[in-house]
Amino acid sequence: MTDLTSVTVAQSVVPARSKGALTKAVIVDQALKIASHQGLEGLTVGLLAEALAMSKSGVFAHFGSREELQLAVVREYYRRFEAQVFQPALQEPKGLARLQKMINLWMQTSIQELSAGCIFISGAVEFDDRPGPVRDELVRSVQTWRAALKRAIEQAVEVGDLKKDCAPEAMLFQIYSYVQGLHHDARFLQISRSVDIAAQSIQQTIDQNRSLRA
Amino acid sequence: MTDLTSVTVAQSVVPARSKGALTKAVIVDQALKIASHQGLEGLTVGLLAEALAMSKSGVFAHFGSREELQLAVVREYYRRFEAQVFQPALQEPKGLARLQKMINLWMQTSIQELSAGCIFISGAVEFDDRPGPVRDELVRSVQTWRAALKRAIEQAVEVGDLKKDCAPEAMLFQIYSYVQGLHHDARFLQISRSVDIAAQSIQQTIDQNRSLRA
DNA sequence: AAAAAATACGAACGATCGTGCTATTATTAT
DNA sequence: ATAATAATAGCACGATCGTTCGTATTTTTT
Repeated sequence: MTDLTSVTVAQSVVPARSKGALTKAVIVDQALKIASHQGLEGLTVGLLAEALAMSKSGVFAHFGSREELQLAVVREYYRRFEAQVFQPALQEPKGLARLQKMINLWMQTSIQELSAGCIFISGAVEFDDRPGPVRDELVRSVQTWRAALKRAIEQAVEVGDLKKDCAPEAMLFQIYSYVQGLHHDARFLQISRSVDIAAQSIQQTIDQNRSLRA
Repeated sequence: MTDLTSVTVAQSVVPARSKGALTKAVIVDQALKIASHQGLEGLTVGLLAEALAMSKSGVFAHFGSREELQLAVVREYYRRFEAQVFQPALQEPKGLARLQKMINLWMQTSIQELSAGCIFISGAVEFDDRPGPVRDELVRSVQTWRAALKRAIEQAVEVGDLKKDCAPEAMLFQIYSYVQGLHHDARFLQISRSVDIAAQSIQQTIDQNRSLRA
């Protein structure tokens, strides 16, 4: 296989120590790429091994089961999402600024990965009727992100940036729906201007709920 | 297998003549149910045969390939969608009444099938990265439905029910996104009140674009 | 450097996938 | 009723699935 020591794994928090952990990170990184295109259900051990120029059993040994491989992918995707979208936004002060930052980073990430696909969105469809640990992990991840978004909305109300009678749940629903809509229109229908329409729709929702004072 | 003459196939336009056509309708009906839960990719010949108490080859012979089976499912789903949502709405006069009727029937159908799932939505995610005839048929179906919706919006503008400066594309994006959001929140996140939130959001979009005169 | 432990490979397993073939039914047409 | 036709079953194929196991190799520890 490729020289592991020269491979840089995106977003690895701490340089992996043992060779095993390093290889595992490389495997998960590749698995993430495959899952983004073929979905978590389309992620297969054989395919993954081939992409890595490794043996099936060699790849498999790192996880013990396919389900653990899928879980590792979901956890890694969440980790990156948190690092790219959630945490940077916390530097902004509570209120509309932070909310806007979260949404902007989210949109930015979404647009970047439009050619691949968000596994929170594809996973939601793949596992909405498939109980088990993978579904649970996906739900947990999505709910955590949505809770963070909702909290940011509520704080924007408290601070006075958004109207007192603004319904955070409705706002959350609308914004999250628009990102899904963007994913759908851009990837499936290949409508290129959907990025602008989505951004404009999100801004519209925010403006409707913005408090009148400066 | 079950006595075919006693099986009523939902929505069959004309009573099937030959036994073969009748059986095929029963098979497609069952395939539709499976695809609603497991997705078009999860629809397998063996599973379908087992559900029908038929042999794999007996089922297979009706289609000649798995792809043709998937195509038959997509076409049947579109046929039913057209019969339940699109055509009844044409009885309403052009304008907001017809648009509202289309949306209401759509929502009604969506809510009914929340326990199963819309294959236009799940198919969009499954095939957004998988070129081929099935993807093409899915895109065609969805585009037809969206074109009908957009046309209804434009007519509502012409008639004077909606504002002159209303952007039909943006309205379409928002409404379609909300139905996706409903699908996501109800099926994946199991948020029961998402039906109300979705309906309210759709109404909000319509109201924002409604012309001011009576 | 030697011993211990971790890691990767190769081969094989049972299961299931889509898909042919052949024979045997069941349905239609004469 | 008989002949022609269509529909279904049974069996087997190559491929791929996830998974196990024994062995060879590498890495780490002593």
